[in-house]
Amino acid sequence: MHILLFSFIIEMFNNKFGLPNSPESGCAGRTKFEFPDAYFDGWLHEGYRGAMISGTIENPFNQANELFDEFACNGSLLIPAPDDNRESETVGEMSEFKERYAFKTKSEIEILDDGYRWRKYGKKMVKNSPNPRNYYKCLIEGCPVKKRVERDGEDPSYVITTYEGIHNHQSVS
DNA sequence: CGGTTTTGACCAGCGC
DNA sequence: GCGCTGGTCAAAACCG
Repeated sequence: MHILLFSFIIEMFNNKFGLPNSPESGCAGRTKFEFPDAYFDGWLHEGYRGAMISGTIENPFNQANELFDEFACNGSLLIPAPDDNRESETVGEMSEFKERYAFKTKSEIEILDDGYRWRKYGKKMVKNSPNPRNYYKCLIEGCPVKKRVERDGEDPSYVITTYEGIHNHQSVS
């Protein structure tokens, strides 16, 4: 079922943008798509099909662009946030959603440099995973962006990073 | 000494 | 209301 949906999405996506679905050499396993004003580098996930087809994912992609660059060769994967329920909401009204997107990255380390500085403010064990979830907030004063970092309970070689919000400033290293 | 992390407590939402 | 769960607070510990 998921595989079928997955294929469907890829196909829809290619139909819409007319771009090939082929792994980039040197970065086995990733798939690259290009947008007029952003690009996605990784896997698409079924959870985003509504937003994707309607084009409302544009904003998250714009913001995520640098992150995609950063993670491009680590087997990155864009997935719905673990508690993302936007599928049940009206497609095409992105302003009602909190901007939220997640990466699944194959990595031994969990602190990945994404171009922003963060302060850790919490840590929690979550259900259905033996690994804790860590909570971070962007250090820039007044910036509302938060992120969560946790190891994939099903495959601990992956780190899932969920971003929420839009930075109101440029990235700083 | 100042900024960051750690950690348990606290709180809010939800289902029963 | 009560318990479960996830998110945040904040004081103490940590560390350069």
